[in-house]
Amino acid sequence: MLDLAILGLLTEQELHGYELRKRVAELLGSARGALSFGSLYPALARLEKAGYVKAVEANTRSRPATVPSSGSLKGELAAFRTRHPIPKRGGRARKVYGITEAGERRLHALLSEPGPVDDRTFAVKVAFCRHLVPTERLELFERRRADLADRLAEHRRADAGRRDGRLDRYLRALREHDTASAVSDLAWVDELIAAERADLPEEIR
Amino acid sequence: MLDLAILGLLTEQELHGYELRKRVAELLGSARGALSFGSLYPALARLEKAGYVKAVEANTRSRPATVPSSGSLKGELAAFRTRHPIPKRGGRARKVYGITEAGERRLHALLSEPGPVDDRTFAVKVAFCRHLVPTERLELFERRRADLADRLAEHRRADAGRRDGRLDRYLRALREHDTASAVSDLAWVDELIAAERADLPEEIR
DNA sequence: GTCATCATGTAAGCCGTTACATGATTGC
DNA sequence: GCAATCATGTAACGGCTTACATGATGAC
Repeated sequence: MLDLAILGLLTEQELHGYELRKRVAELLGSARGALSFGSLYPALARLEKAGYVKAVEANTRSRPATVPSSGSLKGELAAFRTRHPIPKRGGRARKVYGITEAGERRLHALLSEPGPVDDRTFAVKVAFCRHLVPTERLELFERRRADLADRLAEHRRADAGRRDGRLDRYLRALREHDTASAVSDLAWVDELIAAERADLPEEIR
Repeated sequence: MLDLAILGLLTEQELHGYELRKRVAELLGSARGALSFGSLYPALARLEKAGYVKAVEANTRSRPATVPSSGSLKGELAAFRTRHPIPKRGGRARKVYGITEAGERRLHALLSEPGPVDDRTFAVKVAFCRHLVPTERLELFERRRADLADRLAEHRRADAGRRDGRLDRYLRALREHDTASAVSDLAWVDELIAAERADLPEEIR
C-alpha cells in the first residue's frame, strides 16, 4: 500500500522523502495519522534498489548547472527549474526521487492485481486509477462493490439474528452507525461505477 | 484494542477462544476481517498470566471412568482424555474463560485512559462504555469529537488550498467521500453527546 | 474414510511505529 | 546561542497475519 502511494505520487511529480510524506498523509486523509519516516525512507530505498524509482537529484544548496537528461518527455527541461526551485529556507541536502518505466509498470500491476483490497488500499487505488484502462477500473470498482455488498449482507444477517431488546444503547448505536457507513460506501462505489459506465461505448457495456 | 474487546466481551459472558473470535469479528464489524487465532490465543494467555481473566472450565462431559495408566503412548493419551473429557458436540476440548475482578478494573482503566484513540479503538470503547460513569462517557465522546473536528478542519483547509480544476476526477471523488464520511462521523458523535447530556441532571451540565 | 466444523496452539514474518542519531539553515 | 523547521536515515520493538501442527466429532 505504501508502494502504491509512493509510485502513484511520483508519477505526478518528482519529490523528496520529506515532501512525499506530507503528500501521503494528505492522500490517506487525516483518518490515518502521518506516515512515519521510519517506514518511508526504507521503502524508498527498497523501491530504488528494485529499480522502480531513481534518485534524480541528490541535493543541493548550489543549484545544478544542467538538468539530467531524461530523454524524450516534452517540456521536461523547461518544467524542471520551476518544479524544483532552490529552497531559500531550511534544511539539509535533499534526495529527489522520480519514477522509472519499470516503476510505472509496477504501479499498473499493483493497481490491477486482484485479491482482497482493504479499505485503505482501495482508497489509494482509486486515487491513482487514472493509470488503468476503463475496463480495468470497472473491474476494480466492481470487486469492491461485491465486497461491500457482502459486508452489508452480513450486517443485515446479524441484525436479524438478534431479539430486539437484546443490545444495550451504545452497542445499538454503534451497529447502526456501522451499517450506515457501509450503505454510504456502497452508494459511493455505485456512483463511481455509474460514471465509469457512462463513459464506455454501449457495445462493451 | 484486542484486550479491550476480549475483556469487554467476557464481562457479558464466559467464553472460549473460538467463540470469542466470532464475537470480536461481529463487534468490529465486517470492515475488518475476522481476527486470527494467532493473535487471539496468545492474547488470552497473556491476559490469564496477568490475572485479568481465568480459565473457568477446561471442559466437561463428566465421565466418571478411570483408566489405569498403561505406559504406552496410546494408553497415556486415553487416560488424559478421560481426565479431560471431550465436549458434547463438535470439536476438541474447550478452555472457557471468565473475567476476574482485576480484569474488570483493567477494562475500566483501558476505557477511560486518555491519549489518542484511533477509529477502531473508539468503536470498541463505545461498545463497552456502559462500564463507565456518565461523566467519563461524556469525556470519551468529547475527546473524539475534538479529534474529528480537527480532521474535518484539515479537510477544509486542504480543499481551500487547491485551485479548483487541479484534481482529477477520481482524486476529487475520493476527497469528497472522505469529507462526507468525516461529517457523518462527527454528526454521530454529536448524537451520542446529546443523548448523554439529556441523561445528566442540569446542575452538572 | 474423508470432509467439514470445532477447537487450541506455535512459529515465522510483514508492516508499520517510536525512539534514536545526525546535520543544515533561518529567525529570534 | 538556541529553538524551530527541514531533511535523512537506523534500530528496536509491537501487533497482527499467515502458515503450520494437532486433534476430536459428526455427517455423508
